[in-house]
Amino acid sequence: MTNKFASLLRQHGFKVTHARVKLLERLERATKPMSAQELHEELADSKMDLATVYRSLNKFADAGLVARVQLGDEFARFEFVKHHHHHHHIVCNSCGKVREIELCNLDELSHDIAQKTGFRNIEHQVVFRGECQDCASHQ
Amino acid sequence: MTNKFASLLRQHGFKVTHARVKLLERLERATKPMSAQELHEELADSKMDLATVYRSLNKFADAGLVARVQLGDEFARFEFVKHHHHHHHIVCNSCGKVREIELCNLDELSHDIAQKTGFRNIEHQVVFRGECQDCASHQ
DNA sequence: GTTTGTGCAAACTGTTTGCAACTTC
DNA sequence: GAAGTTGCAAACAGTTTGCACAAAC
Repeated sequence: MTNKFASLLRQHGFKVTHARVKLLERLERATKPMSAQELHEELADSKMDLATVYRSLNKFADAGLVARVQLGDEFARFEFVKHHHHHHHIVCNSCGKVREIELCNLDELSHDIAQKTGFRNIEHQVVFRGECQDCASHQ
Repeated sequence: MTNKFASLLRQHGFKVTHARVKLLERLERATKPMSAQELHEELADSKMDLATVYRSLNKFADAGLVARVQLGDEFARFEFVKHHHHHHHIVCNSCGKVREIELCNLDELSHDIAQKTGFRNIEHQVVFRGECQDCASHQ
């Protein structure tokens, strides 16, 4: 197997398995962060165990191949780290739809916070929540 | 019982019980959001069940007496809603210490996002994470 | 043939729930 | 005494882990 994902796996010292290639393929196509369960369901054909999904995702996250995202729900979601472009998300409180937000003005603020608090290497996670247009109009 | 918390409970249509008064008392004194488990441990003397803690916190949250906060951990934390002042938190990745951040510049951004996405009633949750001064110096 | 990954079942954590007993009003 | 609250045990969801087998290199 010598596709894009196979070599990505090799580069990171992982063995190239069917399950992992499928996972990366699916994650790369995703337009929103996906949960382990979603991935497991969507890749049901590949008959991989949910434990395998979790194990792979965790390894990918450690290796920096995917990013773990918490959107205030009870579960974690993962997204492929493509261009390393900084972004956040907005979630609809009614239907759960997730959309990417490209805007962010927190860098100066992080700098101020570092000065006031003495914290180092500050990163931030932002989740916007509201009601999406579809849900607002369907009522 | 006619203390501050008893009347707060009555105002919201709750019965005044030992457990609930203790919970509110503790939460009001807190300088950081607390988890159900923390509260349960700290109030061990009162011998209330963990289920009672969860049930009360959920009711309080629904009533707007406390705010549920997710700081990217695997559990929820709760904080007393005092002055309704808008703030966020910074968490130390090493020791887990949580500190309040009073600064926030996301309001204009929320407005832009509303315009671009069509979402309504947008709220935001922000968590900063980094390494606190203590942890940075102890190594 | 060594190392790494997988399936399966069991465990573990945070949280919720059903129910009978008990407070509170 | 009706309504709301509690303790206890059981259930639940998301996630992790131990182990024997299997696949990758």
